[in-house]
Amino acid sequence: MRVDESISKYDHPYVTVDAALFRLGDKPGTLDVKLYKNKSTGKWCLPGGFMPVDRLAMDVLREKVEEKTGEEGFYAEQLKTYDDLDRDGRARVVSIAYLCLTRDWTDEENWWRVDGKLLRKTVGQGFIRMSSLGFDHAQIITDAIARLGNKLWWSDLPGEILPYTFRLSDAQALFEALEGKTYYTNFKRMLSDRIEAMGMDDDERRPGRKAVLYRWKGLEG
Amino acid sequence: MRVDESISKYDHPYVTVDAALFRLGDKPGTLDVKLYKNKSTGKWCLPGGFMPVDRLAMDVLREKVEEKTGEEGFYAEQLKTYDDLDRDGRARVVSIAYLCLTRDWTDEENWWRVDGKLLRKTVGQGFIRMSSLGFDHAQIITDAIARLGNKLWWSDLPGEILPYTFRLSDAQALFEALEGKTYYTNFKRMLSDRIEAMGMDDDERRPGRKAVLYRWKGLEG
DNA sequence: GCAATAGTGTCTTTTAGACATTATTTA
DNA sequence: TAAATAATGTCTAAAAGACACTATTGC
Repeated sequence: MRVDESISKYDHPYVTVDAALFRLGDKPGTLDVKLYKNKSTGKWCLPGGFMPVDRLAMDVLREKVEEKTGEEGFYAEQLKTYDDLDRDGRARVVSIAYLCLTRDWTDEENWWRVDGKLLRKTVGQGFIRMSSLGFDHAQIITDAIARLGNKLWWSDLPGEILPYTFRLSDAQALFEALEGKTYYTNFKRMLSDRIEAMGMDDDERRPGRKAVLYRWKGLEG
Repeated sequence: MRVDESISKYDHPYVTVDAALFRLGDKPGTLDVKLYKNKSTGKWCLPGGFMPVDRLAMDVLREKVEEKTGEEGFYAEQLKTYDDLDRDGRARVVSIAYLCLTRDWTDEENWWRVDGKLLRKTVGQGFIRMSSLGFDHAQIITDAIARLGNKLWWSDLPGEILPYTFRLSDAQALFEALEGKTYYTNFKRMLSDRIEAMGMDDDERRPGRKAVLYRWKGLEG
């Protein structure tokens, strides 16, 4: 693209995109976040990368996440743009962060359970502190989880992270964990307009009465 | 700032900030937006400008708005980052847009009443279409108004745009216009926790019973 | 009094909170 | 039948919707 002379004199910041990509953890109400290890700094980071002049941020995001983690087809919405002066030691870098969700559980690499200020490896042993992440990515994760919690009742975000069919108790655990409150058994009543029954669970490993499976209404896919 | 060689090869987008700055219109429930006329294109635009490498976006925003419109001391929060490929014909420009509010009414220049798809001059005659604005600024204004409407009940945004003391009917007109609904006389009951009485109105030009004046609770300033 | 605006009271409807009870299912 | 999980019913409390009615004020 031709750059007009009137603006070409500006020394301008770099622009990156970063993905805070979550899936449900295997414990009810927990979240896993996808990280990758930065080769230069050795720190764990959110997947993302630099934005060229001829691509949309959302497209670059998907490409970089797939390149660095193999994940694709996930849900993504813009979260916030981070512009602290010293967030990247190499240069001034402004990052457009995205809240991303997936219900895909086929991939097992580099997922970390979010547990307060700790991140625990979902495969094998090991944990790291949130504060040890690169750049301001700990802050982005915190903000992304807060956004998810705020939009549970006003969006289809729950449907993007829950499996295609799910037990009510799993949905309830997610809501209760993110909102820090208890819905007793009123949860079904409050969610009833947004889900529909899809058959019975047949998981032999779970004790007790079998649960009805639901699907989230009004999803595109 | 030193730029690391590993990233210095990237041809990167320019970054701008744009302010969608609103005040209450003089008709209850209306909003005025501040524009300025771009000297190169002749189009009306939101105030804003290019972001240098050594400044925070919020600081640049305030400086540019003051430089182009004289407004200062207003409330500002990040709205969204706009990155369409062709939003600026001169080059690839990514813009961090802010929702801004003021209760200042001393300045009279270049305010435009938002009236559906039209913008009407608040001083003198004349109107323009939203779609005639420069860049994607019509979209930014639309998004900013939607954000304001969505956060009325969950934030102190109303207190940032209402005068320090206001009549209940003015607050109600704002809420009803932005939400497209009617609160009958239940409005005071629903807002009662967030406002407190501050005396009586003494506007001689208004007919009918004098109103109680309220102030918004919990503002910093 | 009348027009115009401000404010209160109250009845109804809806939603949410709390929890007791019932229903399955496997060991 | 005991333990574990799932689901329903119901009572209460709080919030929202609708609207009749009362209160001021200036002309």
